Amino acid sequence: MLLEIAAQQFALHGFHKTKISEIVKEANVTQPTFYLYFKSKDAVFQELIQVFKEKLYNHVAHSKLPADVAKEGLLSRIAYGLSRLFEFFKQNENVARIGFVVSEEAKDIKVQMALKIEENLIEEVENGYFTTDINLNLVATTMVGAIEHLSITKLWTGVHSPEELAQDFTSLFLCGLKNN
Amino acid sequence: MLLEIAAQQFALHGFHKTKISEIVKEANVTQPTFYLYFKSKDAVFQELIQVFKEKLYNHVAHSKLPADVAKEGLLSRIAYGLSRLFEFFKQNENVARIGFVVSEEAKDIKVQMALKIEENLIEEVENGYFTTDINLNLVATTMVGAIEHLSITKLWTGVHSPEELAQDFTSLFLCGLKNN
Amino acid sequence: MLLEIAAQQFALHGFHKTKISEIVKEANVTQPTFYLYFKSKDAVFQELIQVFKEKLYNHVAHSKLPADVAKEGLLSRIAYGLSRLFEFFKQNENVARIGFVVSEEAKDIKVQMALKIEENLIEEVENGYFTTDINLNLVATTMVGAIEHLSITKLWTGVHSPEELAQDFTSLFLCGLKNN
Amino acid sequence: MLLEIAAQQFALHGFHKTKISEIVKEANVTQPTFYLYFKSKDAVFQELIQVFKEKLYNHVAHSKLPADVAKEGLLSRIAYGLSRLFEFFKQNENVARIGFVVSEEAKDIKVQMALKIEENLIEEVENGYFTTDINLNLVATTMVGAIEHLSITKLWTGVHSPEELAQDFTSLFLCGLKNN
DNA sequence: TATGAATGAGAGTTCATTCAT
DNA sequence: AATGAATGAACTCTCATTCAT
Repeated sequence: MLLEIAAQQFALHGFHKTKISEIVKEANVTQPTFYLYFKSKDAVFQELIQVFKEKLYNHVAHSKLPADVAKEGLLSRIAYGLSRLFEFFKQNENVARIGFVVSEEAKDIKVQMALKIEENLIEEVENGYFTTDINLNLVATTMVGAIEHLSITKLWTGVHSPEELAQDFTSLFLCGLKNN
Repeated sequence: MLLEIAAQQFALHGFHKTKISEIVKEANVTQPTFYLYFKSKDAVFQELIQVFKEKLYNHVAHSKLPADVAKEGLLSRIAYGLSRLFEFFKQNENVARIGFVVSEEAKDIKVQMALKIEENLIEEVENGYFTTDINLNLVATTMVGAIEHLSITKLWTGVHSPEELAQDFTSLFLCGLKNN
Repeated sequence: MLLEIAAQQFALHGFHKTKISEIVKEANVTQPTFYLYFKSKDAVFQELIQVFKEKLYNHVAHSKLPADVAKEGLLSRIAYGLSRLFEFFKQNENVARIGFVVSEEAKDIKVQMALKIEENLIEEVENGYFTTDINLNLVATTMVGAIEHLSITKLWTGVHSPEELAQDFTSLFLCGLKNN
Repeated sequence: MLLEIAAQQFALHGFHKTKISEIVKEANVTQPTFYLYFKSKDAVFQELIQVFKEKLYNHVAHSKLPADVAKEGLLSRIAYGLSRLFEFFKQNENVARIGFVVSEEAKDIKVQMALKIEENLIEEVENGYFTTDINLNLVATTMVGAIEHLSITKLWTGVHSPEELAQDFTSLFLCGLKNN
């Protein structure tokens, strides 16, 4: 409960504007109680980042394509993965905001994600699904920036569903504006 | 001088971790001196956001294409504009970080920029340069997220030049991965 | 405790020269403790004014004349009321100084008291206890000024008792210098 | 000019809320200029108190009764003196406020004035103009309190003229409420 | 009734954190 | 998902005052 409320507050206000006094007030406990369960403000924050990292790790680890999708084209496969990622972000908004947006570690996490995506892209190229002159790390980085900003402005605001986002995102990145 | 140092500090540490005491130490003056020039910490921050907004506005207002570029294809034109934008971000790193990344207003500013880009895209469509089924606001938003993240990870780190970024960015968004 | 010490300090030094640091030193606590109990320096001050206003209101509300006094003449009745007022001021010196002398609101409070006294005087006139050509609001205002100054110079310095003050005050105002 | 503006500000806001920065702004000079002419904030304040004391001393020294008034009764004589005093307060509102109301020295000055009035009263008694059982120092102190408060609430607000105040004040103190 | 530019000293206030129970 | 009461450390901001010109 405390951890959840902390997540909510950090996600909502960021690290500095979040006050322990506010967290405990929302949780209907006193400040010393907070320190029974967490070492410090920094510690909870780190714990929440850790939670996000683990969830993300699990998500990626279990992201095998269903057989039917695997057989379809590249586009379907990517769209499916993205849709699951946006779904994951939606289901875990608070920790995702913390680990992917507001924390200092978000930078590293996004770099890692970009590397992972780059890897996948390279594999696709190696498998002959497409060829390109564009620096694939740049592509991956671009995608990560897009994922973050779309989550903030369209996903977490409820403007678009994970599927819609994944759909348009994928056709945009695969086919470009000129080929739709 | 103070304003510049303030910009640097805010860009580096964000609003809350930036301390007046640090700004004035870097400027070799005492704290009251700060208050000779600015009403409050908030006030400088706002002033810097304003500076960014005005610079950005000017940049956009003066972004006419040179004659030779205007005659070339869509890709050249977009690449040119983007390259100039990244150049602008590079030349104004501190205020850009403040106005585009760390401030609360960054959100609004990015929304505005997305709207502007969307407008341009719509115009290109109307002029028959391309047609697409993808929601153009989503495309614009994606681009803005990409611009932000590329600036942070590739531009301001010196990994890529404005031109390189603009080049790859443009071909990616126009042609997609499959058509390069 | 803190409130009492604050009252003492404000009464002694006025608002501006009173320092939170001094209040807490006298109370043997640290400054943050002060803010556990009060929102701000202004807030305590206002609270003390409020305390005075309420005490004064209660005092007035419960100022019924005892049966034996009620039957006596006008002079006795007024002297009795005044004596009780001076007694009240003596028992509540600190808040009285704050609410009646040093605060900005003191002005209003004295105007109110003058109005109340004027009312009483009018009633006495209507009951035929005396008649006069003098503007009764002026009389009441004069009395209030006298009460304040006598409290400061004679009551709170211990030079005269409430009874002595009430006695002389009453014969002076009722009979004048020439008729004693 | 500076001194006058300082007087105005001190009279208006009291010592602590008056700022040198405000005084010089109103005088259209800079802060160092202020210190060319005065040693410190305290120093100007003291100077203004001194000005008031001297003016008051002069006023008292030159307060001989005109021949025609001198021949009239006690009441006329006192009323005349008071009227001149209120006139003096009205003509010198700012310094009077400072020296008689807001400064710490006001207390002493009022004590002095009470002593002077007491002296006069004693003389009148000795001259057989009236006899009384009331403590004459108390009477004088009462009068001083009344003078102060009437100045603040009725004279400086323009509600009553010096003459009106003197008139009612005198008949009240000489004859009392019951004998009018 | 000189000034532009600066500062020493200190005020009020906040917040993460802990002691004692 | 214990607490009442307190605090260390730090921060922003203000104001009378002065240096150098």
